[in-house]
Amino acid sequence: MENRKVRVRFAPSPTGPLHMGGVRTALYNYLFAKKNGGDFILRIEDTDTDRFVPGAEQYIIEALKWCGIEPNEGVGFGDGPYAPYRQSERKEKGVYAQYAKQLIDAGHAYYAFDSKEELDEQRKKFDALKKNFSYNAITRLNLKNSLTLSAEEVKNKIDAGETYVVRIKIPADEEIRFQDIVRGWVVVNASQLDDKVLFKSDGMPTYHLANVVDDYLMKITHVIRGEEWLPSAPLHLMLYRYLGWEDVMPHFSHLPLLLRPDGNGKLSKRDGDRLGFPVFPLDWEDPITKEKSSGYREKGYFPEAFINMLALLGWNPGTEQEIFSVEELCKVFSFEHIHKAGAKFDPEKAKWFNEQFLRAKPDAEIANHIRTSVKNHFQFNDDDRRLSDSFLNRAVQLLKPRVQFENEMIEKGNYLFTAPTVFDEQAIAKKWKDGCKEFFESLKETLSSLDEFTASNIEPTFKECAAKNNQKPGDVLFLFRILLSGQGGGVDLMGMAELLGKEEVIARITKGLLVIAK
RNA sequence: GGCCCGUUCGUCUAGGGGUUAGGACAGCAGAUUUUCAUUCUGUAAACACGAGUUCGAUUCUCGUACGGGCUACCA
Repeated sequence: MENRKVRVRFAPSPTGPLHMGGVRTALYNYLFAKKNGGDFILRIEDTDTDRFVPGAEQYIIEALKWCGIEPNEGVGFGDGPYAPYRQSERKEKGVYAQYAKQLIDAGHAYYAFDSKEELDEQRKKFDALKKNFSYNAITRLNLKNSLTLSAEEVKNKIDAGETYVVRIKIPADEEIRFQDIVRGWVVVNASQLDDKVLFKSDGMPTYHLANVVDDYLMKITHVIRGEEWLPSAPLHLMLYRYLGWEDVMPHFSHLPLLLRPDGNGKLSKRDGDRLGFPVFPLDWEDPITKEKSSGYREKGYFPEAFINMLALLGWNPGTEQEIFSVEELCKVFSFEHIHKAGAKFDPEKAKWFNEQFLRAKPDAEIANHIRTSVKNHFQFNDDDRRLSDSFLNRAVQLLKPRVQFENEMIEKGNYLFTAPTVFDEQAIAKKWKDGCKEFFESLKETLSSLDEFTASNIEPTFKECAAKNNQKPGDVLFLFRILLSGQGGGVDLMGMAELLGKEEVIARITKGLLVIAK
């Protein structure tokens, strides 16, 4: 068993957009597979026909692609040797029924004919006695199933087309233990478990059966999933045992949950809406309710940053390195460094990760990314010099240290692309003195005679001019900035002047003076 | 309620029987940039509580508290 090729799976249910917690689970599966030269499989667990949401499956596939953590086998990624990978299709092929039958024949499962209403009634009765109803070794003796009914009655009911479910027969008292890779030994007594439904009356297997059968059939070696599955792991272990597969049972790793940034509780869709950060990798619109949810992609995050942030939420490399490429993560990932407690998600740190990746990206690459948005935003013609490599690369260079996202550059760097129409009056009022107008007139002349209009030439020229006009450089420098950009803060002033070019700088001074000079 | 899992700065975390309990984000202060941002430096900030084991416990054990998960013919 230990020599088997590592095979892991991500097995989401297509009930809506993939939550970032789900993405993290997929990521850890991916990293573990890559680290060990194994396979990463995408299996769609669509056994709940009621909760099926059109488009969700496509969303999952697209999200994994955007994140760069693509399965090498499974729905949407090319079928492998164990197709199909959609449980609804596997059910059609009769994959699960035979195992349910096997369990029944071996006495480890049974037919149950109790209707939902009857069970609800039982629950109510127990509630009244302040007890919990559980379909188990004790209560099943008083319920309608193939354990209490005669073989003939059972046959008659089935032949008559009465609906039934198949339940696992959990022993009354037995210690069940298994070793979880992140949590160590987990011990539960079978008396705490109930006779979970394995096969529903609609003919679909439940998650529990389908998941165990498929993991076995698909030769999965490690089950890496969220902590919410921990309580049902003992049930799964029983299934492996009863099906005779215990020797090839996968290793289990239950990951800590992602918690909301404020207060307590599991991170949910609502938190994103309320606190203003995305909970999903991509934008999503619910096909039925038309409710919209925002995604990291559309918010402007780099997938690498999103993945890096997610990787460090509940896992650490054991070193002080924080910035990782996916390739690096594949090399250093291991279960030993998975933290056991849930992790509160911090939107601020998520932004910081994006900032780090932005800083590391070549200016030209960012320029190429934003070129179209700049063109559309300012309605430039294709041949506008402000869309050229030389202009855009330089603009990016100036703007890069001041933003966390590419798409912030357009708003923040507005004045690099278009002359200001409004000026910060308050700031001007503070610094504007007699002689300023004259200074700027003289500056215009001096600058226009400059041969090489570069930052390193403009600066000394500017200072000389200020001295000649008896102006404090600090004051007029500030005013110069406002004349050029309309505002008191912004990118490196001399760099900005160089980028704008001689004509534009002079034009802006002229125009600005008309507006602000009193 | 029952069962399971967890608990180190505000947050993500490192560490682990003897440490000045380390880093990062966020915060604060200072320097540089005459502004803002960047950058740099500094600073504040944590072992939930109570027993036990031990020469010594934040680290091991047990309780308590708190938090989370599960408790469906949902996954």
